[in-house]
Amino acid sequence: MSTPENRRTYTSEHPPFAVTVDLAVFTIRDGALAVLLVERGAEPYAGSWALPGGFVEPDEDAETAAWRELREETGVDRFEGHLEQLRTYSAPDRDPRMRVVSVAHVAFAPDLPEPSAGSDAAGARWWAVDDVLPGQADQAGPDAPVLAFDHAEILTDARERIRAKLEYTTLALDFVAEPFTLPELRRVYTAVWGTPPDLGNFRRKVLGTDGFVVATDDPRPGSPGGAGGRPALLYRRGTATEVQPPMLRPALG
Amino acid sequence: MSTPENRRTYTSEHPPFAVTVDLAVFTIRDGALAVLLVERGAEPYAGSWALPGGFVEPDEDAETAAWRELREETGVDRFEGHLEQLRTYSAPDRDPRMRVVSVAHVAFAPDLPEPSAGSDAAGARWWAVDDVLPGQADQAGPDAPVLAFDHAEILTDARERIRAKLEYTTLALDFVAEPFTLPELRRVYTAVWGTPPDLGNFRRKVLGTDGFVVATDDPRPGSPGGAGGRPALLYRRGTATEVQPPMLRPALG
DNA sequence: CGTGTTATAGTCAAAATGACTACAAGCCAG
DNA sequence: CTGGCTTGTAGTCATTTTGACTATAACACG
Repeated sequence: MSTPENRRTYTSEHPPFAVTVDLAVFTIRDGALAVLLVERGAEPYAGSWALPGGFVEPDEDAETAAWRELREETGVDRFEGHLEQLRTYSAPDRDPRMRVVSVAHVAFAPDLPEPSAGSDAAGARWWAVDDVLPGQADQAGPDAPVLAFDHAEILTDARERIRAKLEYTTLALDFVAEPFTLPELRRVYTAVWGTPPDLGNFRRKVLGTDGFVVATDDPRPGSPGGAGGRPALLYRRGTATEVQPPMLRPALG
Repeated sequence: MSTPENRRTYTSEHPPFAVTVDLAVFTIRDGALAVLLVERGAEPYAGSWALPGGFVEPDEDAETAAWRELREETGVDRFEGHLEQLRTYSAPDRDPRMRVVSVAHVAFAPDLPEPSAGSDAAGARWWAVDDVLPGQADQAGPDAPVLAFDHAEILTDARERIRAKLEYTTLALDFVAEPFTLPELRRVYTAVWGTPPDLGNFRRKVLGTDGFVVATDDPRPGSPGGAGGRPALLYRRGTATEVQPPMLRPALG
């Protein structure tokens, strides 16, 4: 949350709130679920890391503000991916400076670049979510960042949202660039869930759900990722958005 | 949304927003899903009907404000039921008077009384949701109320939320008073979904899901609702909150 | 040219579903 | 006090989905 340069004063008859959007922007990097965080320079929480976000402007709704911030923070002009509202966080003391209500959003896309160039925030980078949120028994990473405000809670909720949505929607498609292979798509599930879906059952479900993926005619896959093995067929996104019945994540352990 | 009596003026460096909560409070009345609406006395939308709601106070979070409004509007002191955040509506022009961001909530409970006594709003009453939201082919009721602001959208989203949650949670339990019979519980599904789940399959699912309902030892059910027939057994709520796999609503038609 | 790696195609028992049919137990008329 | 009506409870059964495997195909590399 940056403070606008052009300060001015407003008046109101009602309890005044600042309204912000915060974004949990996800992508897959090195096979792991990654989230974009920005380093805070000013108090409070100077030196901590925070979800990108900012104030909602007078002529915007929250979603528009979220899209704008997303472009500003990632430096990506044409963001191809998904963005949706998560929920609103409104604890009175969540920001010590003033009363701030934040409408949190979740976004994800494939192949987002390192956010150095063109991005708004100075110190912005991708973090493996598992290094930020100590999941289960595994300890937090060595250089685990401290999250500012209630952003750990937001991030936890955001991750659970996408984990759940992977089960009953075709959301995973928004994590891969076209054309893609089924193993690539499966790696999305593996990264988000933290455990891989059964290989055969995964294919059966994806190929058996009408409109989930569309086979391409591309003559051959060219060279795969690098590891030698049978090249996978290429697919494009289908038009289906729901997976019914859902594909359940494997039980933990 | 009522205007506070004790007006005062606030100042802020940021774009000022008023933050409100709106509530879609559901119950089952006469076998149909009903929602609480209040009649607006003042402009804008004077004479229209609106979801109950009000401003979030400086020391409250949205959920606390929602609980407070719920008590005030229904006149029920000890509200036994469920309340959860739905989503936030923030279109810049959603209220012509000023910039208002509303955190909408969904609530439901069994047996809520007619909200005349003790309630905040003067003209408040239950409406059958089907009379408010023209669903499918069926026309709006003869005296269908006009909904103020974007409340038709909120109500539509709220209904879809509870319809979906009935499928994979034990939420329906919050619509019945203990002890209850399985046919009573089934009527909840019928009212919310608009179509009844298959009788036999419904019992199999409810009784087969561990912790959904608990049989009581009550000697006999006494006299049933009134219609002559075999008296049903009585049950209490179990501790389970999820239904896995879900009980899907029947296809429409 | 063989070997390791990765993708693709099955198989099979167990579980859940959806659509029914039969039976039981009160209430109400006559 | 008897017989029918209404409503709840118990099953059946074919079909669909799952979850857990095993086998085969296709390519890269040394």
